[in-house]
Amino acid sequence: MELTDRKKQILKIVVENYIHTAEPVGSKTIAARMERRVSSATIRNELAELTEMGYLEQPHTSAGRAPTPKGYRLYVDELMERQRLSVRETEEINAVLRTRLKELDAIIAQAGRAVSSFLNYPAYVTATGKKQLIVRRFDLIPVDEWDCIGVMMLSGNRVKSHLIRMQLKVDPEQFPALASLLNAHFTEIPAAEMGERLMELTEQLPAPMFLLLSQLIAAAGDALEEQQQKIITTGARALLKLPEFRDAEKAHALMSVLSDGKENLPVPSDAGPMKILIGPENVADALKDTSVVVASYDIGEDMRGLVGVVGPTRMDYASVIARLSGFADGLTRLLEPHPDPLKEDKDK
Amino acid sequence: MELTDRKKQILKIVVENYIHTAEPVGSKTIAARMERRVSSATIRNELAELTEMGYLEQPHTSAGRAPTPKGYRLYVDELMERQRLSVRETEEINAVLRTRLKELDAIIAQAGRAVSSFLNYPAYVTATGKKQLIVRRFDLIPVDEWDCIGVMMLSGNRVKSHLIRMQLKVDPEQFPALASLLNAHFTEIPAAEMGERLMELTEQLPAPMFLLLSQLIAAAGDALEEQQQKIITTGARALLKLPEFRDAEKAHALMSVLSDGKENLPVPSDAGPMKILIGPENVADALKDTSVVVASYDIGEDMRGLVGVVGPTRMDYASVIARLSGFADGLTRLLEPHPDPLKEDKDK
DNA sequence: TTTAGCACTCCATCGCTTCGAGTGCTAACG
DNA sequence: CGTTAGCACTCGAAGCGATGGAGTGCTAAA
Repeated sequence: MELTDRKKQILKIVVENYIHTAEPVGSKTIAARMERRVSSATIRNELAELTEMGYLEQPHTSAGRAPTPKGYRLYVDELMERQRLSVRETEEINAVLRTRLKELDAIIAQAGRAVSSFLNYPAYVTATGKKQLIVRRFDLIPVDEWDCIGVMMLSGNRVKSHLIRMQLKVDPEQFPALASLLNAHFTEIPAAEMGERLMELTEQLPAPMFLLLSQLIAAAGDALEEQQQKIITTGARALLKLPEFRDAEKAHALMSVLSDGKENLPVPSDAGPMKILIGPENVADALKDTSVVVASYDIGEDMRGLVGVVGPTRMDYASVIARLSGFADGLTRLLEPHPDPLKEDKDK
Repeated sequence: MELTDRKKQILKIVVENYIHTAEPVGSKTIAARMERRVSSATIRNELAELTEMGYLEQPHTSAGRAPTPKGYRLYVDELMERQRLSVRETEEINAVLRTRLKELDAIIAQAGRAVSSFLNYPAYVTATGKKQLIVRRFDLIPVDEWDCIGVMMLSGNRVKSHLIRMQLKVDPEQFPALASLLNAHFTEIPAAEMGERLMELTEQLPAPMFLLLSQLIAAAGDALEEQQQKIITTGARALLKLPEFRDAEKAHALMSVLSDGKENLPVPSDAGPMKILIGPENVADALKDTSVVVASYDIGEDMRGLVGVVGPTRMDYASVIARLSGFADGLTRLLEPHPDPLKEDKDK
């Protein structure tokens, strides 16, 4: 059954009030904020129906109403007025992002901090949403006969380097050969295919060479995987400012998710620039009474990352959505392959 | 004035009780725990004197006594029985540290997490306490005519790599020359001297070469500095379990220090394997009612790092000290240059 | 359908009392 | 003189009831 316009308006008022006060909203307050003047009694009737329909709930009989997750959902989907950022704010966001950092990881880490401090909620960022991370180029720098530094240049201007201790003694002269093997067969492919490629080479190489190569591939695979899954969280302490997390238990549980249980944070892979998960819509138990808003941004042509915030279900969705997509857009623009900020400087 | 043995014993009992209960200790409780049986009245007389001398305090007239920072100090310096770790615990610690990680940063970050979860206090770690970090070797990997990847191999098996965009177009052929210049003049010296060295080269080099070189040195300096000051914190949420941080304000303030105000964490540079800062002994305001215990460990021959924990003044010093120095010793052993765990495997 | 009116519910707050842990002091004791 | 028993006293924590107010649901009238 469709809701009448008035019911919707009432629901909207309840949500918006509750978002700011964190206290149940009463009929008088609502009446005062209605456009068409109606009495509180009328509102009460409407409230009773909305409650019955599951959009609102009462903490106890003689209290006002608070939205249920279903109520928030309707609000977010239909009632909320999408906020537009003021020019000033857009500029502020871009100013924060416009950074002298050149490496992707550093840029997005900083973006995460900025999001968190802008919105006053804990934030999380990833740098590989959809597409596979691939290696653009390998380099091996010999250190001594046992060790070398493996350097991988990844998609999205990322550089990963690792000290690798070889299983066999290696003549430093051999490293260039190994490196060119790596570059010839293992670049521009997703990590998952590396195993197959390696197999194809089994017979074409002398055994020791093959052993070394497979060790290097294993190391590369590890590094890629680590990079792939990396979720950076910041600003967990913002939780403590919120009345719903006064209870140390709750705050602790949520902070555990943010620091050790990052795999529970939603990382939607399906399309859409923005995803909102309200309360129980979250799969992870620990997030059942929080909401998560997460936006995706493009990294160059064929990769994408995520920026998300975690907050109470009564979070200020309109504001969060507007600012978060401001950040996502800013990042997308910043990471566009062509108009490189530094080159731009040059062109002038 | 020296304290009588009995006063010391009483002080010790008060501290140890308070550490575990976080509640003021009364005369009866103390009497029950005294070796030589005395009445609670006697204890009360002693307590009154100890209070007057500033070792104890009363939250209000009809409460028991709690130690003052001065009291804790005496306890730590004289009364505390140094705990020895059981063999089992030592092994546990070493098991946690015995890691397949090869890079220093990763090792100490993991050590930090382990310390925090062992002790249930927030922990922090650094990797460069005393000696300057120096570059062992530079490498430049050309990417295109504007970009290269700078790889620095640092003291302590550390590898730092960065994408660097050059200010001038560079013929890829030039990179080896630049790299050998770097290696010839800028390795094995502290970052502070790099500037001087650079100056010495002013006239010996063609201007564009010099420009590129100085850019590379600047980048290296930045990277070193960043590395130098890096303090990694973990486990801030452990605070929420402590009754003294039930107050969200306090917890928030301290968490701010742990995440954004790391420069306020004590990083003692003077000798001594362990340092204990009790309450107001901390310089930073935010730490005035917390205690910090910090131990140092050696990284190879001539560098050292720190492991520290932050907790309430009533922290369990004996336990923290024992475990923390267990970790510090473990790290020192792990990072000894010679008996390299991997090579050991080989030798058998 | 809306509204005024009213009885009712329930929480938050405040003040009051009670309880007990703990103190400080005094006087007696060895 | 140090130690101890005894006792009056203090003060916070916890429990209790009364009060007030915000908010409800229901009824009856417009």
